[in-house]
Amino acid sequence: MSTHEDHRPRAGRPRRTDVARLAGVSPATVSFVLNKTAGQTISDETRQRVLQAVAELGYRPNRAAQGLRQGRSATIGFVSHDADFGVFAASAIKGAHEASVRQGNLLLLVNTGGSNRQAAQLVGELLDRQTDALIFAAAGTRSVVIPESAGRVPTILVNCFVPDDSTPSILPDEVRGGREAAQALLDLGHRDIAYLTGTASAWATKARLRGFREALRGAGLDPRDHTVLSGNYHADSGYELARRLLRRDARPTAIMCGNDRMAVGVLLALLEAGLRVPEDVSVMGYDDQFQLAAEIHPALSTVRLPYEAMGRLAAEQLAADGPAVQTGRTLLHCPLVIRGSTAAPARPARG
Amino acid sequence: MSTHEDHRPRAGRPRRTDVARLAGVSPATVSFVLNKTAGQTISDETRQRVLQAVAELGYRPNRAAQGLRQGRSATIGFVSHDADFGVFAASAIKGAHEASVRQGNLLLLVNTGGSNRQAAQLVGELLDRQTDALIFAAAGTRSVVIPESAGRVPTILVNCFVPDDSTPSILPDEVRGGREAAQALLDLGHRDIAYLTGTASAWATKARLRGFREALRGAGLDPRDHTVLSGNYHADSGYELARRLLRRDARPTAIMCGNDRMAVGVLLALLEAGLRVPEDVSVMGYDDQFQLAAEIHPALSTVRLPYEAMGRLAAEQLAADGPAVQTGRTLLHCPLVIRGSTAAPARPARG
DNA sequence: CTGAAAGCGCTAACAT
DNA sequence: ATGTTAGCGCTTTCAG
Repeated sequence: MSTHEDHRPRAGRPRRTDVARLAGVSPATVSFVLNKTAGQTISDETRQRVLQAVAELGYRPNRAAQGLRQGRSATIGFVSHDADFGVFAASAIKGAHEASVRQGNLLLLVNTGGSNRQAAQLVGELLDRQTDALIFAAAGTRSVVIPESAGRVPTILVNCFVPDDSTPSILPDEVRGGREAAQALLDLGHRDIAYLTGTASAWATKARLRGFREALRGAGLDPRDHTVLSGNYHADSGYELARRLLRRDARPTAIMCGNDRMAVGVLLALLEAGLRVPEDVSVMGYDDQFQLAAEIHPALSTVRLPYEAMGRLAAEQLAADGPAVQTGRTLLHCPLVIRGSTAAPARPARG
Repeated sequence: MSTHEDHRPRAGRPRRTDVARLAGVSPATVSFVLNKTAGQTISDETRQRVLQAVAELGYRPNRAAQGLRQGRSATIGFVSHDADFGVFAASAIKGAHEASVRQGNLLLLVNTGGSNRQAAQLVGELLDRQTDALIFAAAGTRSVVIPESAGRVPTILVNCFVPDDSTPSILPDEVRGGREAAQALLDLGHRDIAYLTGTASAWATKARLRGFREALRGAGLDPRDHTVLSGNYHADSGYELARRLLRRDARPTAIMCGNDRMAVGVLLALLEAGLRVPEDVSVMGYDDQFQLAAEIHPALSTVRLPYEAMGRLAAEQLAADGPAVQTGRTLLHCPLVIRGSTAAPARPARG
């Protein structure tokens, strides 16, 4: 007659004691076998009996119980800190997931909607569930304020950073990306390149523009001779800006765009004006956006934002934990992807 | 005779006993106060002392421990069962996350890459972590085989289904979506509508096509008089198909597309051929794809796929759990979104 | 109105 | 070579 009756439905899952009973050993022995506990030597015959029982019952350890005991949950918190939960998050999550699973961890996901209050709240929920580490990601590269409580577990920032770099962060190398995109155009023979940028105030915009100017100067050109118009990363701003560009007398032979969406807008405006890409004008995108850049006609030459690799690296560094943990900013290369929207200018620049 | 001090490196988080000690009550009382345990009456003064201590220490219950005790983890497993982890998953996750958080749950996310083996494996990992329920989602609506082990917790399918409908599923009402898109075009006065479909074998394609034909017949037209060409949902297939369409003598006054990406391809081909949208040809998309449909020029008239709502509904139904749980298929409406790419045909159809 | 105590399922030090 | 035992931090009877 048990005084403390527990009528909670016992998920029906076999427990370690069930395995022990079936194998005719103690529960501890089951753990020793399954965990290959160092310093414990188990006779081969016992091990077989245990494994046999495990297989027979389909036993799998309860990780909540393991976690409570060991103080770790085999779970990593992924915080998507942005209003839009879109392509960026999906890619970064995919990379982080892949690397995490390889290490036996799973991702506990939250989306803050960009609010710092929500972020603090949700990081709390994550920590309550004993996540072993935190990945904090933003869609548009930017400076963020991370909840104080995040300091309680290893944390790494993806596509964002804190002003003093006290938390390690992983960022795309946008300066180099902008430089290489411009360089590719220069190498093709273009000498008059317009740049229709994304949102002027954005970190990425400034970095890419800097790269663009570096490339120009590197080719002996004066950046001030080149048109730079700023948009907002949306397709329609590309369309508007391109039309504005076309109303002028001189037409550039190539147009660099803030991102692929803007490039699509530019393509539309160009076509509407009866111009051909890349015959009359070359167009360069940025992002290598999934299901867009490669599929459009002509396929966009662009620069790939390594979102997936960034997520993967974050999860890997978190696992490497210990002393080898990264500090400061890690810049990831944004590889150039040349497709059909760029070509040599029809008439030599100096013609 | 002080009780032993603790020399174990404690994760730094205050525990329930710390609160109890500070408030001068027993640990049980702390639980009673925090959980507002029914059938337990606590004096107002004691409650205040406890809450005061909780605030002072910043105490938050360890949910892993709660979970072990209660047999629930306040966590829902979200399985994204597809090779591409993209826009669909992001939207569905966003909806599911929002609804879950409102109920105090968090999402534990896994991505199977479309492999059934991986799915079984990962669902195992999810169940090991005691997730209270499972959401199983696919990017392209389709029939799936879910791991047997999923049967151990409440499960709901999003954008996919099992052949015998033994597991409840939430799907977009594609037939109605296709019908309403066609109807909108008919109402505008179009009588010659071509349909450039997505992948012919896809469930969604067939359903939308059926809706298209229903609308035509409803208007007294014969579907056999209307061109139907099948593509593959990629932008370039829209481009190719539109070009094929334009090489024929008779040009339809409106084109319905398999999805927005194909519509973009169609737009490009039309523009390239010197045609204007919607003046010369109306174009109708499908999906209302984020950052694409609304931003393109002209903005696409389309049909919204309610991915976010589907995710939200799934999480809500899982919470409603008990007896009110849904069975069979639930179809969600895909609302028509009219923008700038559709208009009345230039010349009356019967002209 | 409050406290003592029995576990949830597991790990790991300490016996044997 | 294997078993015993003491918790991990919490909920929830049951007693006082």
